[in-house]
Amino acid sequence: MYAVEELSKVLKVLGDSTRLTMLKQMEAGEQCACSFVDRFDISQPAISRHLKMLRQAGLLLERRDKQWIHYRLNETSPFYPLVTELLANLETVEPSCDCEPDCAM
Amino acid sequence: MYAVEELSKVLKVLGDSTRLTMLKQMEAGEQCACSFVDRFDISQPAISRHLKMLRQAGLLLERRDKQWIHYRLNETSPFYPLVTELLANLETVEPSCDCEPDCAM
DNA sequence: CTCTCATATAACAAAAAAGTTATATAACCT
DNA sequence: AGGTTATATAACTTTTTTGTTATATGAGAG
Repeated sequence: MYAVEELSKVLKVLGDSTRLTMLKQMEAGEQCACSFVDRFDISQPAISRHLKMLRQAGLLLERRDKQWIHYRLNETSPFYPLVTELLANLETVEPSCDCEPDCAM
Repeated sequence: MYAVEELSKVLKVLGDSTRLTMLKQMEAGEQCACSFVDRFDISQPAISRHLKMLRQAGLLLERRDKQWIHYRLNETSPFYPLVTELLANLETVEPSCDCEPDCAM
């Protein structure tokens, strides 16, 4: 059971096509931040801020590996069930992989 | 299956505590617009605009009865299943009924 | 026809969101 | 140490959202 303030805050974070696409991409597993920078037509700092919002909403966990940061869905978030269900009902977005060759995305 | 643009638009509309509370109230059945005006601490035009956003997202249907307009969840919306499930997982908000006595809410 | 009530729309102000460029931080590479 | 790459943060601008007050519309009541 979610409280109104809680849930509306999370839905607001989910209510953005860039962030929703990012999450859809992470549905498949951990994603390197660089893969988002490559995929979207916005600047790297903009990507970084979107990721921060998802992190601050508790939806993501990060893992540093060398100079790369990998993000994944936070399965322990109270909203994880909601997120996964939404993503399951979301059309697949074509994956992109213009990432650096040594980036272990 | 929802498209990203579609779903993110709907989630943005849902991502507001006033609108989410309105929907929760409509979960119980049709609600007179006046009941929202009474319940929330914002002006009548603000309420009207929130309702318009929900309507434009296809989530509501309206019915005019005399001078009152009654809103209800649109069961034929492709997002109706999503909405009902969200509402089912949303804590109840205490109902208010400071409405006009002859308002058939 | 005019008054009142419920609701919607218009015009505008304030606040929040989302983008940009410039710069900082952290890690790797030579 | 100094250069390069990945990511984050700061400062700022533009756009969007949300509210307000004033006004319009539509329906019932006298």
